[in-house]
Amino acid sequence: MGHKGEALRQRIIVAADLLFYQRGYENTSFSDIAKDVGISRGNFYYHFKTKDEILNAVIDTRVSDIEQMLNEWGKQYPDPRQRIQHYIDILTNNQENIKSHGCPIGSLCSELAKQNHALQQDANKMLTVLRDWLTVQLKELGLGKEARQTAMHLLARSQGIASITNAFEDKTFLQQEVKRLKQWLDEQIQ
Amino acid sequence: MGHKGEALRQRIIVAADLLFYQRGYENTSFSDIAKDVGISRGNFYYHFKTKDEILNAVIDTRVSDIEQMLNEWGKQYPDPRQRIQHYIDILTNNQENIKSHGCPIGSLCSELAKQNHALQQDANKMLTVLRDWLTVQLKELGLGKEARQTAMHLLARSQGIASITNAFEDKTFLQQEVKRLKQWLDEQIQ
DNA sequence: GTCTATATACGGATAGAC
DNA sequence: GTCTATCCGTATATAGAC
Repeated sequence: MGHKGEALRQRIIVAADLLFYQRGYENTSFSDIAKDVGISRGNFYYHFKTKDEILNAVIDTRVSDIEQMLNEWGKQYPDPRQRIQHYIDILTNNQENIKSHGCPIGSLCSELAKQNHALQQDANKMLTVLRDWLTVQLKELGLGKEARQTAMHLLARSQGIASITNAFEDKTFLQQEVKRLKQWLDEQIQ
Repeated sequence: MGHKGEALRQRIIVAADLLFYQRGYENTSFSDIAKDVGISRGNFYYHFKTKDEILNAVIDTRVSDIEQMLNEWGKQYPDPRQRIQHYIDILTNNQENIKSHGCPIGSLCSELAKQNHALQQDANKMLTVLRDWLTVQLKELGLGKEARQTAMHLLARSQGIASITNAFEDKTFLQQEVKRLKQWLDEQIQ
């Protein structure tokens, strides 16, 4: 494994990740990324041969970031209820970004879906990882086979909140909905 | 007002509307639209000078279509509860399209938001028309100043359902969520 | 490894013939 | 009004010098 090259590769992924989130995938050019990283377009192609290749790297990074986060929560919080509350809190913690750019997961998935992009299924993994984790937490809280459906309901609620917050640029709405969602969660598991 | 020209203009709008929904706005080219309508690209520019101009026309059409639909419901159904149920039924009635392309309103709004597009606010009007109409219906059902917030909650729920149905290509999920949403509606207004 | 220069394709938009 | 031909900018991607 190279060393200087690996570091640069990482910097490219981080820059691309942010730009894909802020402007969308199709709307981000190699020049945009290269400019942010401070390298030439030519150099760029040494590290990633195609645009799909860097999208793939970005998705992989996001998926493992999510997995790592969920893993941390598993160690830190003994109560599944607490863990799910932390999942909901992602909305509050990122309200400024959500207001400006929507949900990084949902917006990428829907963009790729619309283009019938080859990596759509890979992007969906960001969602399925969360769905499966939520399902496990809900089962630990006593839910039966309806746990998975409830997990998807939670996913959908989060996506809807992010979409409307973004469209209306309304953080107050996000805060109200988070409160409502937590209330709903309490009702599910008593 | 011309006659033959007006008809063609309409055909262009209908074709563009569909393509923007299926592929997204940026991802749809003049060639795509012209090909679907069966005219040359040059002719296209006789009717619409810029791409934004046709987007504007598509948005206007969609907004007045929505307004007309809500108006119809107002005449047809005396009970506001029934009207809101019809709003929810949009999801079921369009489940095949939603599965394949998401929500035509939400996906356009989020695409334009991501591009900081000049017409983002115009596109948002599709949402605000629905929000304001839902607010009126809820007020008629006895809700006070929380009606508007509840209307936005309904909007967000719908958007979330469409997003997840699209990502997972899962119509069963849509049907389950519609049931859940109607149940929730009943609880709000007893 | 990183650069500059360039090939190639495509999209929006215009000019002008019919 | 509708067409063909063309301009121009930009994007992905490659070649090759350093």
